Amino acid sequence: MSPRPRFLKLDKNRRESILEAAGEEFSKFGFENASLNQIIKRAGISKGATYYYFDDKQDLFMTVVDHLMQVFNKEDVIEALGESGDFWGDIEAYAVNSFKLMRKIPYAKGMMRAVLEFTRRHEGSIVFEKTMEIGRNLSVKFIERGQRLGEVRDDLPTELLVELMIAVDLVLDRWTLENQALDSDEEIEAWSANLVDLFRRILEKREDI
Amino acid sequence: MSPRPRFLKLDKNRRESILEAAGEEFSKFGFENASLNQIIKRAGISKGATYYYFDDKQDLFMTVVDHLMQVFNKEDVIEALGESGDFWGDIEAYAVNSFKLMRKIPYAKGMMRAVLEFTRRHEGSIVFEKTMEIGRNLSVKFIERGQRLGEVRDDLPTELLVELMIAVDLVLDRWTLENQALDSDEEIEAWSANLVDLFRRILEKREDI
Amino acid sequence: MSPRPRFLKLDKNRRESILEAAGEEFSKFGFENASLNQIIKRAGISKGATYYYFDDKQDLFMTVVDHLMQVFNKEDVIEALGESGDFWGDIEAYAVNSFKLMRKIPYAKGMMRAVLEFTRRHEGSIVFEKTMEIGRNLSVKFIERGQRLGEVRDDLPTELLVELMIAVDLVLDRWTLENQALDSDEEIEAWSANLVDLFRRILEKREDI
Amino acid sequence: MSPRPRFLKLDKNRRESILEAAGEEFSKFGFENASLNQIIKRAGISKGATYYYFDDKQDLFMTVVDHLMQVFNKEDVIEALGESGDFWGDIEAYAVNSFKLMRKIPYAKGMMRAVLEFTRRHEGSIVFEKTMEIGRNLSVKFIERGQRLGEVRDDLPTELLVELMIAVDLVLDRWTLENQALDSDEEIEAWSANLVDLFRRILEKREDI
DNA sequence: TATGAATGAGGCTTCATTCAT
DNA sequence: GATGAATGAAGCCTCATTCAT
Repeated sequence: MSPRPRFLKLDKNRRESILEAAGEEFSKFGFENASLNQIIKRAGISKGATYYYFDDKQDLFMTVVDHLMQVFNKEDVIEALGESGDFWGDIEAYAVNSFKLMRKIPYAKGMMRAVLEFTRRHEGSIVFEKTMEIGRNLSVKFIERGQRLGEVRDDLPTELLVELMIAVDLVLDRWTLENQALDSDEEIEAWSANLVDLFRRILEKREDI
Repeated sequence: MSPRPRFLKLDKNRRESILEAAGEEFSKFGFENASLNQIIKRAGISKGATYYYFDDKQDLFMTVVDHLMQVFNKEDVIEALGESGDFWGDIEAYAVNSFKLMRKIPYAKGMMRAVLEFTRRHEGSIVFEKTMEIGRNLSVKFIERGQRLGEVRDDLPTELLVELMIAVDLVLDRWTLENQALDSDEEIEAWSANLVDLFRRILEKREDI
Repeated sequence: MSPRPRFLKLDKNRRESILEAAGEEFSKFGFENASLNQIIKRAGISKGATYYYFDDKQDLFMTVVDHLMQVFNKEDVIEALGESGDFWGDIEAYAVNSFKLMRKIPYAKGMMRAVLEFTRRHEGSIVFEKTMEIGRNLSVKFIERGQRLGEVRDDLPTELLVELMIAVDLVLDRWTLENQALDSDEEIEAWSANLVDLFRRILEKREDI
Repeated sequence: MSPRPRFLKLDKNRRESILEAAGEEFSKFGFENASLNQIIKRAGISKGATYYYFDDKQDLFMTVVDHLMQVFNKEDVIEALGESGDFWGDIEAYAVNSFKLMRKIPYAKGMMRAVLEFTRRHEGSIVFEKTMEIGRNLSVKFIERGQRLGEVRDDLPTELLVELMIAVDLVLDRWTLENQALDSDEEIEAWSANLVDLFRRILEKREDI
């Protein structure tokens, strides 16, 4: 009895204003502390409608996540990575893309943190199993590609490398957000370069250590 | 009129069981989502007693933080860093220490995240100003020492480097915790080496990039 | 975002039973000591509903006051006072009216005391500024009219005369209430005469003293 | 098991500081809203001691009332009233006395209000029956004396006249308190004259109305 | 005699969720 | 399809009171 079919039939504007209101609230306060009442008020949607479109708070949360997954649609990007033979160059392209989308959907990274927090809290739960798995597999595949190309270290568990990337990404993210460092395309490229440099420092295979 | 004197007079067992119950709850759920009722239930104290020992939820939170600050007492460790001339070696000593304490107080790093989240949410508030300043100054001084020794990069803001270190530390922390990787002293040393390696990769000055 | 529109849409019976329950509780115990739980229990509404209709305890209190203000609607009465040239006669008409309303809403004068107490306790607050100002201005204008007509003394501060009137009014009020002295119209008129006599004794200009 | 014997054995300073702290709190907030914790804190007395000296909050309240009754010790004053043949003149002497004591014990009238409020709320209770009866009898006897002298009206119930006097007294009291009108002996006499005038207006027998 | 630690009922308020319409 | 009124559990906190010492 998933509500998504009902939600998808909605007018696009209405749909997006709901997703945006929810995304911002979840992003700011995390899942548990987000107030459904606030979301409803900001989205201009009725209480009944909310429970007509969504099973419950968690379902709304998941819908926002799914929406972001589709927008970012990293699959394509990743699939292409490494095919040019310039692994780190491709990563930079990905990073630039990521920062640009960030400017369009400011609550995206906040949501990412919220999801991580949620899965941590509800470890028994399987609601995000699929979603997390996708994200995780994506990253894992990505790293394994780098390893096959001989660029990425293999002395640490791949999962750990993934978590390190996520953490570093979030730090740079918040940093640029709080210092409003992404106003121009030049800045985006500069910070993308910084991010790639950090990825490289963390991931690359080194003989000397 | 602070309640801590009253709390400090408590039997040590009782005191620690309260701190532990609170620490675990705050660690898992963060300040806002932590439930006082849960803490009370687990600690086996009455509601009234809680407010006899502490002014309010925030005071309990701060008491847990203070307690950890005392236990970790990093000041001494950091002060010694870099004086041997072997900057990275000293860091390793610090990392070993940190991991060892982690095994004793598993909720410590969760508390760290909770404090970071709290200060982010209550930016105007000054309650943790001193605590945060200590931590931040410590890290900043630590990095600047490395820069003076010519070991640490200076192309990124020092504050950003600090946040990167914290983030990476937390990731390794959780990783070792969840994978129960710190059962023996050998493991602790191995993981400390990994942490130091990551710090080095992120921080060290490199000409080639 | 005031909840009153929601409250006003309620069925009249339900609305009045809520106002009555609240009015009686506030009247008996004053604002601070009134128990919301008691009000809820007597009114037969749920806790959630209360906070659906009203922002908080104070909003409920204010709603009761507003309701009374509308019912008494003294403005018209006072405006007419003194225009007939028979100042004391007009006052009697007003007093009769007041007593009649009292029989319908027994908690009215208790509410009056509660409001006075509230404003005294929350002197900085402006919530009742308008309400109090209306009442005060009304009384002040009323007394000044009498002074212009040469009927009312001017050797004491007008504000003090107002407070004396209020106090005397409340005493007679409680007295008639507790002695159930207002069962017939004759009694109402008799007590109104007593009230006017007291007003006259206190207010009238006398040369001999 | 009344605690008063125990309390009376206390050092006078200690006893009075307790009574003063309690008097001020009860005076400001009334019986129910007064915080025992506040009283204890201000009086510098321990919690246990409080319940050693007094049965409970109500007993403390009663003790303060009793103390005031003794200090004011109106009996003597009243007994003397009317014996000089100058009824209203004697009242003035009483009023002057009353105002002077007011300056010494500022919480006295607040306590009076608190007691009135208390008896109103706990009508079934008999705790203040004796105290109230004393006060009431005093006033009743006082008025009846005036009636015997042919000075005081007898067209209203004596009890009602008493309540009117109390109310008017309280109004002038608060007025002088809030306007700090009692700094000099001249002011005390002037306001006493005003109070007597009001008593006279309310009480005196008049043929013309 | 005297202490202060400990209690638990009750205070106001917020919240996700349900259901009659 | 859609609404918003209504619910009650849970949130944090204060209080008068008790009791072991």
